[in-house]
Amino acid sequence: MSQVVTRFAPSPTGYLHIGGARTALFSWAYARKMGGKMLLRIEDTDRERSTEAAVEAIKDGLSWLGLHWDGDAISQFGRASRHAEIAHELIARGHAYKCYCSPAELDQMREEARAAGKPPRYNGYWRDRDQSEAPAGVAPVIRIKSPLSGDIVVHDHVQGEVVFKAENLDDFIILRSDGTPTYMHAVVVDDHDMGVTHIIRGDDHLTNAARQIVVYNAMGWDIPEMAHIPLIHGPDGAKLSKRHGALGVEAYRQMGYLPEALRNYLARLGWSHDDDEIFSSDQMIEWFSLDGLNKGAARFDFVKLESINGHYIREAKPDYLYGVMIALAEEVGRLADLEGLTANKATVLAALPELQPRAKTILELIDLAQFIYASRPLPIDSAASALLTPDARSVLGDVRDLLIGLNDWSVEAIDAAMRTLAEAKGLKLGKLAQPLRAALTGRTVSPGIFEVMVLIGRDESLARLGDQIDTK
RNA sequence: GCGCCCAUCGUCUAUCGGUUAGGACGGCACCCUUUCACGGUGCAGAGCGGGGUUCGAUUCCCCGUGGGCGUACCA
Repeated sequence: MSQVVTRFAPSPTGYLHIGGARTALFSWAYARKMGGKMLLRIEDTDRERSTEAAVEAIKDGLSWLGLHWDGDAISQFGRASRHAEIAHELIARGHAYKCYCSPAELDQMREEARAAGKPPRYNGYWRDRDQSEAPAGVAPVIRIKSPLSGDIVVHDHVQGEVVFKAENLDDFIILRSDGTPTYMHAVVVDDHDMGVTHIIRGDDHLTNAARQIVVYNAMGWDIPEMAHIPLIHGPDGAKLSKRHGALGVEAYRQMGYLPEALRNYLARLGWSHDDDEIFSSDQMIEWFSLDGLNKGAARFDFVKLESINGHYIREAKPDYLYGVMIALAEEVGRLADLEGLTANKATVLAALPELQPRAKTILELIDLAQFIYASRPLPIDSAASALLTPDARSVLGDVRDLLIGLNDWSVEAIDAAMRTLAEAKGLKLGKLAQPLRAALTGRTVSPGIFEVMVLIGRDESLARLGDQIDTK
Protein backbone atom coordinates (compact mmCIF):
# COMPACT_ATOMS: atom_id res chain seq x y z
CA MET A 1 0.00 0.00 0.00
CA SER A 2 1.17 3.46 -0.87
CA GLN A 3 2.16 6.06 1.65
CA VAL A 4 -0.56 7.83 3.60
CA VAL A 5 -1.02 11.49 2.75
CA THR A 6 -3.36 13.67 4.76
CA ARG A 7 -3.90 17.37 4.47
CA PHE A 8 -5.14 20.30 6.48
CA ALA A 9 -6.89 22.84 4.29
CA PRO A 10 -7.97 26.00 6.11
CA SER A 11 -9.26 29.11 4.43
CA PRO A 12 -7.21 32.12 5.54
CA THR A 13 -10.03 34.38 6.59
CA GLY A 14 -9.01 34.62 10.23
CA TYR A 15 -6.95 32.97 12.91
CA LEU A 16 -6.58 29.23 13.35
CA HIS A 17 -9.68 28.57 15.37
CA ILE A 18 -10.03 25.80 17.87
CA GLY A 19 -12.05 23.49 15.63
CA GLY A 20 -9.53 23.81 12.84
CA ALA A 21 -6.74 23.12 15.29
CA ARG A 22 -8.36 19.86 16.29
CA THR A 23 -8.92 18.83 12.69
CA ALA A 24 -5.26 19.53 12.02
CA LEU A 25 -4.30 17.56 15.12
CA PHE A 26 -6.13 14.47 13.91
CA SER A 27 -4.77 14.76 10.38
CA TRP A 28 -1.31 15.18 11.79
CA ALA A 29 -1.61 12.29 14.24
CA TYR A 30 -2.90 9.94 11.58
CA ALA A 31 -0.16 10.85 9.13
CA ARG A 32 2.52 10.38 11.79
CA LYS A 33 0.97 7.16 12.97
CA MET A 34 1.01 5.74 9.45
CA GLY A 35 4.47 7.02 8.67
CA GLY A 36 2.97 9.30 6.05
CA LYS A 37 2.76 13.01 5.44
CA MET A 38 0.46 15.84 6.35
CA LEU A 39 0.27 18.55 3.73
CA LEU A 40 -0.93 22.11 4.27
CA ARG A 41 -3.08 23.75 1.65
CA ILE A 42 -4.33 27.28 2.00
CA GLU A 43 -7.79 27.61 0.49
CA ASP A 44 -7.49 31.18 -0.62
CA THR A 45 -9.71 31.22 -3.67
CA ASP A 46 -11.98 33.74 -1.99
CA ARG A 47 -9.83 36.77 -2.75
CA GLU A 48 -12.13 39.14 -0.88
CA ARG A 49 -11.76 37.48 2.48
CA SER A 50 -8.31 35.89 2.34
CA THR A 51 -5.40 37.71 3.91
CA GLU A 52 -1.70 37.08 4.23
CA ALA A 53 -1.90 37.87 7.95
CA ALA A 54 -4.37 35.02 8.38
CA VAL A 55 -2.03 32.65 6.57
CA GLU A 56 0.70 33.57 9.02
CA ALA A 57 -1.64 33.24 12.00
CA ILE A 58 -2.60 29.75 10.90
CA LYS A 59 1.00 28.68 10.43
CA ASP A 60 1.99 30.16 13.78
CA GLY A 61 -0.87 28.40 15.48
CA LEU A 62 0.05 25.05 13.99
CA SER A 63 3.69 25.50 14.88
CA TRP A 64 2.90 26.52 18.43
CA LEU A 65 0.87 23.34 18.85
CA GLY A 66 3.72 21.33 17.40
CA LEU A 67 1.72 20.25 14.36
CA HIS A 68 4.31 20.39 11.63
CA TRP A 69 3.26 19.93 8.04
CA ASP A 70 5.39 18.38 5.35
CA GLY A 71 6.72 20.46 2.50
CA ASP A 72 5.67 23.97 1.62
CA ALA A 73 2.16 25.21 2.12
CA ILE A 74 0.26 25.18 -1.15
CA SER A 75 -1.86 28.10 -2.29
CA GLN A 76 -5.06 26.98 -3.87
CA PHE A 77 -5.44 30.28 -5.70
CA GLY A 78 -2.11 29.67 -7.35
CA ARG A 79 -3.52 26.59 -9.01
CA ALA A 80 -6.49 28.29 -10.66
CA SER A 81 -5.35 27.56 -14.20
CA ARG A 82 -5.13 23.86 -13.39
CA HIS A 83 -8.67 23.94 -12.02
CA ALA A 84 -9.92 25.63 -15.19
CA GLU A 85 -8.05 23.11 -17.30
CA ILE A 86 -9.83 20.22 -15.62
CA ALA A 87 -13.18 21.97 -15.92
CA HIS A 88 -12.73 22.26 -19.65
CA GLU A 89 -11.54 18.70 -19.87
CA LEU A 90 -14.75 17.69 -18.19
CA ILE A 91 -16.70 19.48 -20.93
CA ALA A 92 -14.64 17.70 -23.55
CA ARG A 93 -15.44 14.40 -21.93
CA GLY A 94 -19.13 15.25 -21.95
CA HIS A 95 -19.33 15.45 -18.13
CA ALA A 96 -19.82 19.18 -17.84
CA TYR A 97 -21.43 22.00 -19.78
CA LYS A 98 -21.77 25.75 -19.97
CA CYS A 99 -24.75 27.38 -18.34
CA TYR A 100 -25.96 30.87 -19.18
CA CYS A 101 -28.68 31.30 -16.58
CA SER A 102 -28.99 34.62 -14.81
CA PRO A 103 -29.15 34.93 -11.03
CA ALA A 104 -32.81 35.83 -11.32
CA GLU A 105 -33.55 32.66 -13.24
CA LEU A 106 -31.67 30.65 -10.65
CA ASP A 107 -33.65 32.18 -7.83
CA GLN A 108 -36.84 31.28 -9.61
CA MET A 109 -35.75 27.67 -10.01
CA ARG A 110 -35.00 27.43 -6.31
CA GLU A 111 -38.37 28.90 -5.48
CA GLU A 112 -40.16 26.42 -7.67
CA ALA A 113 -38.30 23.47 -6.21
CA ARG A 114 -38.99 24.63 -2.69
CA ALA A 115 -42.66 25.09 -3.48
CA ALA A 116 -42.75 21.52 -4.77
CA GLY A 117 -41.27 20.26 -1.49
CA LYS A 118 -37.97 19.40 -3.09
CA PRO A 119 -34.44 20.50 -2.36
CA PRO A 120 -33.76 23.86 -3.97
CA ARG A 121 -31.57 23.15 -6.91
CA TYR A 122 -30.65 23.96 -10.49
CA ASN A 123 -33.02 22.27 -12.90
CA GLY A 124 -30.52 21.34 -15.60
CA TYR A 125 -31.81 23.90 -18.06
CA TRP A 126 -28.60 24.03 -20.12
CA ARG A 127 -27.59 20.43 -19.55
CA ASP A 128 -28.69 19.21 -22.96
CA ARG A 129 -29.42 22.51 -24.66
CA ASP A 130 -27.50 23.43 -27.75
CA GLN A 131 -24.86 26.09 -27.20
CA SER A 132 -26.18 27.95 -30.24
CA GLU A 133 -29.07 29.10 -28.09
CA ALA A 134 -26.68 30.93 -25.81
CA PRO A 135 -27.66 34.53 -25.17
CA ALA A 136 -25.17 37.06 -26.47
CA GLY A 137 -22.86 38.81 -24.08
CA VAL A 138 -23.37 36.43 -21.17
CA ALA A 139 -20.28 34.82 -19.68
CA PRO A 140 -21.28 31.26 -18.79
CA VAL A 141 -20.40 29.20 -15.76
CA ILE A 142 -19.43 25.57 -16.12
CA ARG A 143 -21.61 23.03 -14.38
CA ILE A 144 -20.89 19.38 -13.87
CA LYS A 145 -23.39 16.72 -14.92
CA SER A 146 -24.47 15.09 -11.73
CA PRO A 147 -26.01 11.62 -12.14
CA LEU A 148 -29.78 11.74 -12.64
CA SER A 149 -30.58 8.59 -10.71
CA GLY A 150 -29.08 6.08 -8.35
CA ASP A 151 -27.24 6.58 -5.11
CA ILE A 152 -24.01 8.28 -4.27
CA VAL A 153 -22.51 6.70 -1.22
CA VAL A 154 -19.83 8.17 0.92
CA HIS A 155 -17.77 5.51 2.65
CA ASP A 156 -16.78 7.32 5.76
CA HIS A 157 -14.50 6.06 8.51
CA VAL A 158 -16.47 7.88 11.17
CA GLN A 159 -20.01 8.11 9.85
CA GLY A 160 -20.13 4.79 8.05
CA GLU A 161 -21.92 4.43 4.71
CA VAL A 162 -23.84 7.60 4.03
CA VAL A 163 -26.20 7.38 1.10
CA PHE A 164 -27.36 10.37 -0.93
CA LYS A 165 -29.95 10.03 -3.65
CA ALA A 166 -28.69 11.42 -6.93
CA GLU A 167 -31.91 13.36 -7.49
CA ASN A 168 -31.14 15.48 -4.47
CA LEU A 169 -27.91 16.68 -6.00
CA ASP A 170 -27.95 19.22 -8.79
CA ASP A 171 -25.52 20.16 -11.51
CA PHE A 172 -23.40 22.41 -9.35
CA ILE A 173 -21.02 25.03 -10.66
CA ILE A 174 -17.38 24.05 -10.92
CA LEU A 175 -16.06 27.12 -12.74
CA ARG A 176 -17.45 30.60 -12.21
CA SER A 177 -18.23 32.96 -15.04
CA ASP A 178 -14.97 34.78 -14.34
CA GLY A 179 -13.06 31.57 -14.92
CA THR A 180 -12.16 30.90 -11.28
CA PRO A 181 -12.97 27.54 -9.69
CA THR A 182 -15.49 26.96 -6.96
CA TYR A 183 -14.42 25.31 -3.73
CA MET A 184 -16.17 22.06 -4.58
CA HIS A 185 -14.11 21.65 -7.73
CA ALA A 186 -10.77 23.02 -6.54
CA VAL A 187 -10.72 20.72 -3.52
CA VAL A 188 -11.07 17.63 -5.65
CA VAL A 189 -8.48 18.65 -8.20
CA ASP A 190 -6.02 19.65 -5.49
CA ASP A 191 -6.52 16.58 -3.33
CA HIS A 192 -6.01 14.43 -6.40
CA ASP A 193 -2.94 16.28 -7.64
CA MET A 194 -1.41 16.35 -4.17
CA GLY A 195 -1.84 12.62 -3.83
CA VAL A 196 -4.03 12.89 -0.75
CA THR A 197 -5.07 9.44 0.40
CA HIS A 198 -7.04 10.37 3.53
CA ILE A 199 -9.29 13.35 3.97
CA ILE A 200 -9.96 14.16 7.61
CA ARG A 201 -12.18 17.19 8.08
CA GLY A 202 -15.22 18.52 9.94
CA ASP A 203 -18.54 16.83 9.31
CA ASP A 204 -19.93 20.10 8.02
CA HIS A 205 -18.36 18.81 4.81
CA LEU A 206 -20.20 15.51 4.78
CA THR A 207 -22.79 16.64 2.24
CA ASN A 208 -20.04 18.19 0.15
CA ALA A 209 -18.34 14.82 0.03
CA ALA A 210 -21.17 13.48 -2.11
CA ARG A 211 -20.80 16.33 -4.60
CA GLN A 212 -17.07 15.92 -4.69
CA ILE A 213 -17.46 12.25 -5.45
CA VAL A 214 -19.34 13.28 -8.57
CA VAL A 215 -16.23 15.11 -9.74
CA TYR A 216 -13.93 12.23 -8.86
CA ASN A 217 -16.12 9.85 -10.81
CA ALA A 218 -16.37 12.16 -13.80
CA MET A 219 -12.59 12.31 -14.00
CA GLY A 220 -12.20 8.64 -13.25
CA TRP A 221 -10.03 9.40 -10.25
CA ASP A 222 -9.70 7.29 -7.12
CA ILE A 223 -11.72 8.59 -4.22
CA PRO A 224 -9.61 9.16 -1.08
CA GLU A 225 -10.53 7.59 2.24
CA MET A 226 -12.66 9.97 4.23
CA ALA A 227 -13.25 10.67 7.90
CA HIS A 228 -15.71 13.41 8.78
CA ILE A 229 -15.22 14.30 12.40
CA PRO A 230 -18.00 15.88 14.46
CA LEU A 231 -17.82 19.57 15.20
CA ILE A 232 -17.07 21.17 18.53
CA HIS A 233 -20.01 22.88 20.17
CA GLY A 234 -20.24 25.50 22.87
CA PRO A 235 -21.24 24.69 26.47
CA ASP A 236 -24.89 25.17 25.49
CA GLY A 237 -24.73 22.59 22.72
CA ALA A 238 -25.11 25.17 20.00
CA LYS A 239 -22.42 26.44 17.74
CA LEU A 240 -19.22 27.56 19.35
CA SER A 241 -19.37 31.30 19.86
CA LYS A 242 -16.44 33.53 20.58
CA ARG A 243 -17.55 33.90 24.13
CA HIS A 244 -17.49 30.13 24.43
CA GLY A 245 -14.08 29.40 23.05
CA ALA A 246 -14.28 29.94 19.30
CA LEU A 247 -11.03 31.80 19.47
CA GLY A 248 -7.76 31.61 17.66
CA VAL A 249 -5.17 29.36 19.26
CA GLU A 250 -3.05 32.43 19.99
CA ALA A 251 -5.85 33.61 22.26
CA TYR A 252 -5.39 30.42 24.28
CA ARG A 253 -1.69 31.07 24.49
CA GLN A 254 -2.44 34.56 25.75
CA MET A 255 -4.79 33.16 28.37
CA GLY A 256 -1.86 31.17 29.70
CA TYR A 257 -2.46 27.72 28.30
CA LEU A 258 0.45 25.49 27.43
CA PRO A 259 0.47 24.05 23.91
CA GLU A 260 0.86 20.51 25.22
CA ALA A 261 -2.20 20.99 27.42
CA LEU A 262 -4.35 22.39 24.63
CA ARG A 263 -3.18 19.59 22.35
CA ASN A 264 -4.03 16.97 24.97
CA TYR A 265 -7.42 18.50 25.68
CA LEU A 266 -8.34 18.79 22.01
CA ALA A 267 -7.30 15.21 21.37
CA ARG A 268 -9.81 13.97 23.94
CA LEU A 269 -12.61 15.95 22.33
CA GLY A 270 -14.01 13.40 19.92
CA TRP A 271 -11.31 10.82 20.24
CA SER A 272 -10.35 8.42 22.99
CA HIS A 273 -8.10 5.54 23.79
CA ASP A 274 -9.78 3.58 26.58
CA ASP A 275 -9.62 5.56 29.81
CA ASP A 276 -6.46 7.46 29.03
CA GLU A 277 -6.76 11.15 29.79
CA ILE A 278 -3.21 12.44 29.91
CA PHE A 279 -0.82 11.48 27.17
CA SER A 280 2.09 12.87 25.21
CA SER A 281 2.16 13.56 21.50
CA ASP A 282 4.18 10.43 20.99
CA GLN A 283 1.64 8.34 22.84
CA MET A 284 -1.16 9.87 20.84
CA ILE A 285 0.60 9.00 17.62
CA GLU A 286 1.13 5.47 18.85
CA TRP A 287 -2.50 5.07 19.87
CA PHE A 288 -4.28 7.07 17.22
CA SER A 289 -6.68 5.41 14.85
CA LEU A 290 -9.68 6.53 12.87
CA ASP A 291 -11.73 3.88 14.68
CA GLY A 292 -11.30 5.75 17.95
CA LEU A 293 -13.07 8.81 16.61
CA ASN A 294 -16.48 9.63 18.02
CA LYS A 295 -19.61 10.34 16.03
CA GLY A 296 -21.29 12.83 18.30
CA ALA A 297 -20.34 16.46 18.68
CA ALA A 298 -18.47 17.41 21.84
CA ARG A 299 -18.90 20.53 23.93
CA PHE A 300 -16.01 22.73 24.72
CA ASP A 301 -15.25 22.89 28.45
CA PHE A 302 -12.84 25.49 29.75
CA VAL A 303 -12.83 23.98 33.22
CA LYS A 304 -11.43 20.70 32.03
CA LEU A 305 -8.91 22.49 29.84
CA GLU A 306 -7.74 24.34 32.95
CA SER A 307 -7.44 21.15 34.87
CA ILE A 308 -5.26 19.60 32.19
CA ASN A 309 -3.25 22.79 31.92
CA GLY A 310 -2.66 22.64 35.66
CA HIS A 311 -1.39 19.12 35.27
CA TYR A 312 1.14 20.11 32.64
CA ILE A 313 2.26 23.10 34.68
CA ARG A 314 2.91 20.84 37.65
CA GLU A 315 4.88 18.39 35.53
CA ALA A 316 6.94 20.98 33.72
CA LYS A 317 10.58 21.83 34.33
CA PRO A 318 11.05 25.23 36.00
CA ASP A 319 13.37 26.59 33.36
CA TYR A 320 10.88 25.74 30.62
CA LEU A 321 8.11 27.45 32.57
CA TYR A 322 10.29 30.44 33.22
CA GLY A 323 10.80 30.90 29.50
CA VAL A 324 7.06 30.65 28.86
CA MET A 325 6.35 33.20 31.60
CA ILE A 326 8.81 35.67 30.12
CA ALA A 327 7.46 35.25 26.60
CA LEU A 328 3.89 35.58 27.75
CA ALA A 329 4.51 38.62 29.94
CA GLU A 330 6.02 40.24 26.89
CA GLU A 331 3.30 39.11 24.49
CA VAL A 332 0.47 40.44 26.63
CA GLY A 333 2.30 43.57 27.65
CA ARG A 334 2.81 42.93 31.35
CA LEU A 335 5.99 44.95 31.42
CA ALA A 336 6.32 45.29 35.20
CA ASP A 337 6.17 41.52 35.52
CA LEU A 338 8.55 41.07 32.63
CA GLU A 339 11.04 43.29 34.40
CA GLY A 340 10.59 41.68 37.81
CA LEU A 341 10.81 38.19 36.38
CA THR A 342 13.92 39.03 34.40
CA ALA A 343 15.71 40.77 37.28
CA ASN A 344 15.01 37.93 39.71
CA LYS A 345 15.53 34.91 37.52
CA ALA A 346 17.35 32.79 40.08
CA THR A 347 14.76 33.41 42.77
CA VAL A 348 11.85 32.77 40.42
CA LEU A 349 13.45 29.54 39.32
CA ALA A 350 13.92 28.49 42.94
CA ALA A 351 10.33 29.42 43.78
CA LEU A 352 8.72 27.69 40.82
CA PRO A 353 8.40 24.23 42.43
CA GLU A 354 6.35 25.89 45.17
CA LEU A 355 4.29 27.89 42.68
CA GLN A 356 3.54 25.21 40.12
CA PRO A 357 0.94 23.18 42.04
CA ARG A 358 -0.96 26.38 42.74
CA ALA A 359 -1.43 27.60 39.18
CA LYS A 360 -3.84 26.55 36.47
CA THR A 361 -2.52 28.94 33.86
CA ILE A 362 0.75 30.70 33.14
CA LEU A 363 -0.93 34.00 33.90
CA GLU A 364 -1.72 32.70 37.39
CA LEU A 365 1.85 31.52 37.71
CA ILE A 366 3.04 35.04 37.02
CA ASP A 367 0.62 36.42 39.61
CA LEU A 368 1.93 33.93 42.15
CA ALA A 369 5.51 35.01 41.51
CA GLN A 370 4.81 38.67 42.15
CA PHE A 371 5.64 38.51 45.85
CA ILE A 372 9.24 37.95 44.84
CA TYR A 373 9.75 41.25 43.09
CA ALA A 374 7.03 43.40 44.61
CA SER A 375 8.50 46.68 45.77
CA ARG A 376 8.16 47.95 49.32
CA PRO A 377 6.03 48.93 50.94
CA LEU A 378 3.90 46.12 49.56
CA PRO A 379 0.34 46.78 48.53
CA ILE A 380 -1.84 44.81 50.93
CA ASP A 381 -5.10 43.46 49.56
CA SER A 382 -8.28 43.74 51.58
CA ALA A 383 -8.38 40.15 52.81
CA ALA A 384 -4.78 40.44 53.98
CA SER A 385 -5.27 43.75 55.69
CA ALA A 386 -8.20 42.30 57.59
CA LEU A 387 -5.70 39.92 59.16
CA LEU A 388 -3.42 42.71 60.27
CA THR A 389 -5.29 43.66 63.41
CA PRO A 390 -3.57 45.55 66.24
CA ASP A 391 -3.19 42.25 68.08
CA ALA A 392 -1.70 40.60 65.05
CA ARG A 393 0.74 43.47 64.55
CA SER A 394 1.93 43.12 68.08
CA VAL A 395 2.45 39.42 67.59
CA LEU A 396 4.43 40.28 64.48
CA GLY A 397 6.66 42.40 66.68
CA ASP A 398 7.52 39.34 68.71
CA VAL A 399 8.08 37.41 65.52
CA ARG A 400 10.48 40.04 64.29
CA ASP A 401 12.44 39.98 67.52
CA LEU A 402 12.70 36.24 67.25
CA LEU A 403 13.80 36.29 63.64
CA ILE A 404 16.44 38.93 64.20
CA GLY A 405 18.11 36.62 66.65
CA LEU A 406 17.95 33.64 64.35
CA ASN A 407 21.32 32.55 62.97
CA ASP A 408 20.17 29.84 60.60
CA TRP A 409 17.87 31.27 57.92
CA SER A 410 16.48 28.00 56.64
CA VAL A 411 12.96 26.66 56.39
CA GLU A 412 13.71 24.11 59.12
CA ALA A 413 15.18 26.62 61.54
CA ILE A 414 12.45 29.21 61.01
CA ASP A 415 9.80 26.53 61.31
CA ALA A 416 11.25 25.28 64.62
CA ALA A 417 11.61 28.77 66.05
CA MET A 418 8.11 29.78 65.08
CA ARG A 419 6.58 26.67 66.59
CA THR A 420 8.41 27.30 69.80
CA LEU A 421 7.18 30.86 69.90
CA ALA A 422 3.59 29.84 69.18
CA GLU A 423 3.70 27.30 71.94
CA ALA A 424 5.18 29.76 74.39
CA LYS A 425 2.40 32.24 73.67
CA GLY A 426 -0.30 29.59 73.67
CA LEU A 427 -1.22 30.29 70.07
CA LYS A 428 -1.83 27.99 67.13
CA LEU A 429 0.82 28.26 64.48
CA GLY A 430 -1.73 29.70 62.09
CA LYS A 431 -2.15 32.75 64.31
CA LEU A 432 1.46 33.62 63.61
CA ALA A 433 1.69 32.38 60.06
CA GLN A 434 -1.33 34.16 58.60
CA PRO A 435 -0.44 37.70 59.70
CA LEU A 436 3.11 36.97 58.65
CA ARG A 437 1.89 35.96 55.23
CA ALA A 438 -0.18 39.12 54.96
CA ALA A 439 2.82 41.24 55.85
CA LEU A 440 5.32 39.47 53.63
CA THR A 441 3.20 38.92 50.51
CA GLY A 442 0.30 41.33 50.88
CA ARG A 443 -2.05 38.42 50.28
CA THR A 444 -3.73 35.62 52.17
CA VAL A 445 -2.64 33.01 49.69
CA SER A 446 0.94 32.08 49.00
CA PRO A 447 3.35 29.18 49.16
CA GLY A 448 4.43 28.05 52.61
CA ILE A 449 5.36 31.25 54.40
CA PHE A 450 8.70 29.91 55.66
CA GLU A 451 9.61 29.01 52.09
CA VAL A 452 8.64 32.54 51.10
CA MET A 453 10.98 33.95 53.74
CA VAL A 454 13.90 31.89 52.54
CA LEU A 455 13.13 32.80 48.94
CA ILE A 456 13.10 36.56 49.45
CA GLY A 457 15.88 36.43 52.03
CA ARG A 458 16.41 37.65 55.53
CA ASP A 459 16.84 41.34 54.85
CA GLU A 460 13.80 41.68 52.62
CA SER A 461 11.71 39.59 55.02
CA LEU A 462 12.59 41.75 58.02
CA ALA A 463 12.10 44.92 56.02
CA ARG A 464 8.61 43.93 54.85
CA LEU A 465 7.77 42.89 58.38
CA GLY A 466 8.98 46.23 59.65
CA ASP A 467 6.78 48.05 57.14
CA GLN A 468 3.72 46.56 58.80
CA ILE A 469 4.82 46.82 62.39
CA ASP A 470 6.09 50.36 62.31
CA THR A 471 3.39 51.73 60.07
CA LYS A 472 0.43 51.15 62.14
C1' G B 1 -39.23 23.37 3.44
C1' C B 2 -35.80 19.44 1.63
C1' G B 3 -31.35 16.29 2.43
C1' C B 4 -27.81 14.29 5.79
C1' C B 5 -25.53 13.41 10.64
C1' C B 6 -25.76 12.74 15.92
C1' A B 7 -27.89 11.12 21.04
C1' U B 8 -24.38 7.05 28.07
C1' C B 9 -23.52 10.95 34.74
C1' G B 10 -23.72 18.59 34.48
C1' U B 11 -19.24 18.00 30.79
C1' C B 12 -15.48 14.73 28.03
C1' U B 13 -15.81 9.61 27.46
C1' A B 14 -15.30 3.58 28.19
C1' U B 15 -18.56 -0.40 26.73
C1' C B 16 -17.94 -3.23 20.41
C1' G B 17 -25.65 -8.43 23.08
C1' G B 18 -24.91 -10.78 29.17
C1' U B 19 -20.82 -5.42 33.52
C1' U B 20 -22.81 -3.84 40.67
C1' A B 21 -22.71 0.60 33.23
C1' G B 22 -16.00 2.01 34.29
C1' G B 23 -12.68 6.46 34.16
C1' A B 24 -11.65 11.82 33.96
C1' C B 25 -13.25 17.08 34.90
C1' G B 26 -16.61 19.52 38.00
C1' G B 27 -19.61 19.01 42.85
C1' C B 28 -19.95 17.33 48.05
C1' A B 29 -17.57 15.15 52.60
C1' C B 30 -13.31 13.75 55.18
C1' C B 31 -7.81 13.34 55.72
C1' C B 32 -3.12 15.99 55.19
C1' U B 33 -2.05 21.16 56.68
C1' U B 34 0.78 27.84 58.70
C1' U B 35 -3.14 29.96 54.03
C1' C B 36 -4.18 28.35 49.17
C1' A B 37 -3.12 24.66 46.12
C1' C B 38 -1.19 19.72 45.38
C1' G B 39 -1.99 14.78 47.16
C1' G B 40 -5.13 10.82 49.47
C1' U B 41 -10.01 8.54 50.72
C1' G B 42 -15.18 8.33 50.16
C1' C B 43 -20.16 9.92 48.32
C1' A B 44 -23.84 11.68 44.80
C1' G B 45 -24.46 11.48 39.55
C1' A B 46 -26.16 8.57 33.07
C1' G B 47 -28.19 4.74 28.93
C1' C B 48 -33.96 10.93 25.52
C1' G B 49 -39.27 8.56 24.75
C1' G B 50 -41.99 4.53 22.35
C1' G B 51 -42.09 0.19 19.59
C1' G B 52 -39.73 -4.10 17.77
C1' U B 53 -35.47 -8.29 17.01
C1' U B 54 -33.43 -11.60 20.85
C1' C B 55 -33.32 -16.26 26.11
C1' G B 56 -31.19 -11.34 27.05
C1' A B 57 -30.57 -4.90 24.90
C1' U B 58 -26.91 1.12 26.45
C1' U B 59 -25.32 -1.97 22.37
C1' C B 60 -29.11 -4.15 16.36
C1' C B 61 -33.77 -2.15 13.52
C1' C B 62 -38.04 1.39 13.10
C1' C B 63 -40.84 5.75 14.71
C1' G B 64 -40.91 10.05 17.65
C1' U B 65 -38.32 13.97 20.23
C1' G B 66 -34.16 16.98 20.75
C1' G B 67 -29.58 19.00 18.81
C1' G B 68 -26.21 19.87 14.64
C1' C B 69 -24.65 20.39 9.51
C1' G B 70 -25.83 21.34 4.48
C1' U B 71 -28.98 23.44 0.95
C1' A B 72 -24.42 30.10 -2.81
C1' C B 73 -20.93 32.05 -9.23
C1' C B 74 -18.35 31.25 0.42
C1' A B 75 -15.04 27.88 1.90
